[in-house]
Amino acid sequence: MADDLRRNMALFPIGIVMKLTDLTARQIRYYEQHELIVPARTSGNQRLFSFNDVERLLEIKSLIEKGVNIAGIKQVMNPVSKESEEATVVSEQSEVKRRELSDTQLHRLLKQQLMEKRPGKASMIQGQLSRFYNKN
DNA sequence: ATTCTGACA
DNA sequence: TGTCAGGA
Repeated sequence: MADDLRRNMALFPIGIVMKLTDLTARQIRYYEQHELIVPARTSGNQRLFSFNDVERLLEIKSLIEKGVNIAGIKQVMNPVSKESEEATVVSEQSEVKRRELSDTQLHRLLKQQLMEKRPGKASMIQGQLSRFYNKN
């Protein structure tokens, strides 16, 4: 359990994260603007990512590929409370619950989006149901 | 050599 | 999202 201490320590610069996640610096910075990730900064204002940040980015990437946009991801993903170090204090159970909840929320969100889908207006979810079922 | 922010022919 | 500028 002193594990996430390591998972949360800021280690790599954006360049490495780009290779690790196959995301562009543009995307990574964009997701940060939308508070999907909160990487640490060096004294020189350079971003430093932790393993947790990379994991989140991979999750985000996965959702993006499923056709979920930022708005949808914000609702499905656990907001980065305090500094990811906070989540470190919660029990392993709540960790599991959060995942289950996320899935439920995704399902609800998808249904919700499909319903209120009005012509002309861009929907939050662009993918179809099929995409949702063969997830991960 | 890398990364950062802001902006858009 | 890509990409270029101008600075650190």
